[in-house]
Amino acid sequence: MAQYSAELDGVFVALADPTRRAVVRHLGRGPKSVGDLAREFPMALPSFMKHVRTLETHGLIRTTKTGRVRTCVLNRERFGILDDWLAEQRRIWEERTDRLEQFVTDQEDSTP
Amino acid sequence: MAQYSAELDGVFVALADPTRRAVVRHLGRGPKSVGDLAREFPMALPSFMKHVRTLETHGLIRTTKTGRVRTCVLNRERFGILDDWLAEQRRIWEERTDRLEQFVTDQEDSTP
DNA sequence: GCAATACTTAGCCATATGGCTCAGTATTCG
DNA sequence: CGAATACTGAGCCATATGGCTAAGTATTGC
Repeated sequence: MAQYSAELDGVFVALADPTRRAVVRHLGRGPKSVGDLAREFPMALPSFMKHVRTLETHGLIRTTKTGRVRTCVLNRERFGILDDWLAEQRRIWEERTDRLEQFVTDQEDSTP
Repeated sequence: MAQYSAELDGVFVALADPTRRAVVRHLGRGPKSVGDLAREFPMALPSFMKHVRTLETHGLIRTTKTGRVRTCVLNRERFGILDDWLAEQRRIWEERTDRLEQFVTDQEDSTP
């Protein structure tokens, strides 16, 4: 369970940058070419491409090249790893809450 | 809506490190002192403290010092910012799906 | 075919990050 | 009081990150 560590790392790192989160948001509305995406950001194309590559290598988007145009598509499924991680943390929190409740109940039982 | 950017940044950055995620996991089971936490990790205390500070400054944990011991507690509410962000992305995806469905419906209507 | 377009590669640079040690400071315990 | 404990602060260091320019490659359109 959760030997995701390396994958989670990549996903969090990829999303820990405002430019890359903005790309994710844009691609949420549909596929776009690198050029179209890049036009929205105040940086040179090679700099922007690094972000695209980061998102791709960590599985958050997929890209394909047709002719001279590279098209980016969001990989929605990948975001599930975040849900999973959050769910796991909450499961841990629950367990603790349960133990606390058990403790309180035990106290009540043993203090007449 | 989502002028969270700076806050989200901090939260993602804070969680994009395996050590810090491990601390989060530990604290999910209950509060712990810095020393107790540190013992679980193969690094010097000052190095570890940086991680604690990072988690604290980005709101994921809270710490208090009593005597010479600093105790860390998870700030569960803070994780909601991740749910919010995920929900917003999915809302965007939904909108797109809706537009696509509309498009298909329109096609069917206009091609008898 | 030649110019414009759309990346791509290479390499530089400044700053940030995550680790370290060494030397404090503040509490607690015998 | 003096030693042990639990951080804390300062500063060093290597590597990673995010930006840049300049030059190259591959497609497309006239």
